[in-house]
Amino acid sequence: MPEGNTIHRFARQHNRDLAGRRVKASAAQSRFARQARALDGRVFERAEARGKHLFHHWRGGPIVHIHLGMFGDFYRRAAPAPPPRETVRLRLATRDAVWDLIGPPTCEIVTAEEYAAILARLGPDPLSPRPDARRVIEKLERTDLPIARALLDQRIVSGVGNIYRAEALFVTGIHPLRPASSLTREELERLWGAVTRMMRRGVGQERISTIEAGDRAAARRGGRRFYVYGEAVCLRCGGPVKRFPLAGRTAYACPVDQPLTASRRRGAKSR
DNA sequence: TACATATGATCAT
DNA sequence: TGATCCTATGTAA
Repeated sequence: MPEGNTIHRFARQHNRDLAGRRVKASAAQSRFARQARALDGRVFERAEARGKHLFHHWRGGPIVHIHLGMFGDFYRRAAPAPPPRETVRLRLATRDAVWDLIGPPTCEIVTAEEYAAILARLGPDPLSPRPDARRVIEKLERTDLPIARALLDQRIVSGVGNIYRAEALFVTGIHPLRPASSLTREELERLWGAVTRMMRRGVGQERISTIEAGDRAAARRGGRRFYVYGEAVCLRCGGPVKRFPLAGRTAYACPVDQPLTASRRRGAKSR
């Protein structure tokens, strides 16, 4: 169940294990068997992460587009690995390492044009080398969507998922339901800062924790990895965390540390 | 064994 | 908004 940080970590690991090598490709599931045969024995050029999308570039042209959705995952096994389970969509093997891909809604060979089209509809990725923060902030300023909905819109910013939206909004003190256009420039800049800071840290974490320096001791005492995500009580104030559906997902917020503005409270009664 | 749940996104209505 | 795709895991029964 990956957000952009996990996809970027996989890209690094795949580059380390596979880039520049001739790779044995196979599929335990028939639905990708033909494509796997087309890749088998080719040289794996490089892996590339863009938001939550992963691309494998193969020598000779094929580009494999992978999206892990909710359930997709990669498993690394030391070589030689036992035969793949039936759920393995794609296995990439060298003499030293084996990567199994499980459960992706998307795993397909795309043309250069299709690849370009996918990139074109993605907003800036906080994990790219020099993300265009201004473009994200300007888009947010121009939308009336609740900020928590806008953060999951991959056309605005790519790679943010449910954990980072909850936690970045918390540390910036912004309620998820505030319209993006109601945030000040200063709030948007702090929000972008929190998103990039947390996600960059997340690339190196097997298990995500978003706790920032000043709160580490309290988090350790409580055995906590998050401020509000999936939690019953707020790490800072101890009050109950509110949870509600938003953009098809569960949103989390501390009503004390993330107040709605007065105008918002008057203006909108529901949702 | 069954069921709920999960860090996602798309398409139909 | 709801149905759909995709799988592993933890808990309840």
